[in-house]
Amino acid sequence: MAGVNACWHDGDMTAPRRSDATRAAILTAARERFAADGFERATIRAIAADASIDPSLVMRYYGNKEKLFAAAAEFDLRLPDLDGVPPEGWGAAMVAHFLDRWAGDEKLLALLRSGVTHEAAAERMREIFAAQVGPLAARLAPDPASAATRAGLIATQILGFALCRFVLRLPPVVDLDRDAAIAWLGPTVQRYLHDSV
Amino acid sequence: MAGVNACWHDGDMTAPRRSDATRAAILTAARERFAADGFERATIRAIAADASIDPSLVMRYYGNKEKLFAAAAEFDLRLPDLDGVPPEGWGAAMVAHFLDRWAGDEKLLALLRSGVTHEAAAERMREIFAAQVGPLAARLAPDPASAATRAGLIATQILGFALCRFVLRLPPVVDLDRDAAIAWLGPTVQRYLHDSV
DNA sequence: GTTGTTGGCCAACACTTGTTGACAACAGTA
DNA sequence: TACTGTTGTCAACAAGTGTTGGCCAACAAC
Repeated sequence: MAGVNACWHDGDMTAPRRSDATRAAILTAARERFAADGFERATIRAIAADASIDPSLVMRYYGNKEKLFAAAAEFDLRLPDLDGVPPEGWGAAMVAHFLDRWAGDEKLLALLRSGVTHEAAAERMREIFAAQVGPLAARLAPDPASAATRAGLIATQILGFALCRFVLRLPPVVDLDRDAAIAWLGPTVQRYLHDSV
Repeated sequence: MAGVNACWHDGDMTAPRRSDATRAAILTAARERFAADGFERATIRAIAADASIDPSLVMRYYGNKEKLFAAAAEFDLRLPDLDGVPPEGWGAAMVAHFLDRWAGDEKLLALLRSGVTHEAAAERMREIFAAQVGPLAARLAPDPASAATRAGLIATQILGFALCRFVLRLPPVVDLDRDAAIAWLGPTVQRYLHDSV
C-alpha cells in the first residue's frame, strides 16, 4: 500500500483504484469456481460469496458473466524454449512442462471444464493452441507443412491426459506419478512433434 | 410396427405399452441434447420439445433428469475381438474401431460432454473404461500388472482425440481424415497397449 | 467545513429451471 | 352400459439464475 500515487503518467498503466483488492478477489474466486464447476454451474452468487462481496459488484466491475470469464481465463502457456534441448528430449520436456503448468494454474482447468459446453471458452482454447503451440511446432517440425497437424496431435494427447487425470479422474491415470507420466507420454509427444509419419 | 402383440411370456421382456413410441422419442431426443449441450444445458423442456410432447411426460416415464440421463447414456463400447489380429496391428485396429464408434453413436459424445461437469456422468465413464477397456488390456498386455495403467493411457489418447475433434473442434484435428488419424494415433495406442515402457 | 466521487450492500426484476398435481381423452374389460 | 387404468395436456409451484437500480458510508478535492 506504499506509494499510493506512483507514476502512471504514460504507457498502459491504469490508475490504482481503491477497489483493486476487491477486483482481484473476484478474479481469484472466479478462476476457482470456473475450474471446479465449469461455466454454467459456476454462479455469480457463488463467486461473490467466495470473494466475500455482493454479487452486484461482480457486474459493476466486469460487466457480465461472459466478460468475467474472459478476464479470468486470460492465459499464457509459457511454453519452454527448446532451443537448448537436444531433439530427442523435446517430448519429455514438453510433457514435463505441461504437467507443471496444469498443476500450478487453475486457469487451464477452468478453460477445459468450460470449453466443453461453452463456445466462448472453446474458442479461447482454439486461439491459445493456434497462437502458442502452433508456432512452436512450426519451428521444430521437420517439415513446416505438417506443423499445424503436429500441434493438433500434441493437443489431443496433452488435453486427453488432463481430462482423464483432473476432470474424469480415471484411477490409473490419477495414480501415475510425474516420472511415469513423462516416461509414457514423452515418446508420444516426441513422435508427434518430430518424427515422420 | 408389425406384430404389436409379440410374445413376452417369459424372460426379461416387459409388456409392450401404448406409450413405447413416446418413451423412445424422449430417449432419442435426450441423447441428442445431452450430446450437443451437456447435462446442465440440456433442459427437460428442450428435450420434450424435440420429442414433440409435454415436459411432464418426461418426468412420468423417467422419474427425474438424473434417471433420464442414466437411461440415455447406457452404453457398450463393443470393443473388437483382437484375437485374430496380429499384435502389430492392434493399435490401428483399436483406433479405427473407436473412430467408427464415436461417429456412429451420440451416447459417447453425450457422456464426454456431460462427464466434465456432472459427477454421475464421470462415474459412468470410469465404469465403462474399467469394465471394458481394462479387461481388454489385461488380456493383451505383456505384463498383467500394467494392464490398468495401459487402459488408462489408451483412454487419455482416445478421449483426448475425441475432445479436440468433436468438442473443441481444433481445426487441424477436425481436418484429419480417417486414414491419417489411424496412421498417427495407431502407433501411440499400440505402444500403450503392447510395448514395455 | 462542503462538495463530488467511489465502493459496497440491499432489494428487486424478469426469466428459466426441475418438478408436481389436476383434469380430459382414450383403451380395454366386465 | 359403467368402471379402471393409461396417455397426454395445461397450469402452476418453489427455487435459482443473471442483472439492474437505489441507497448510504467512506473517501478525495476544494
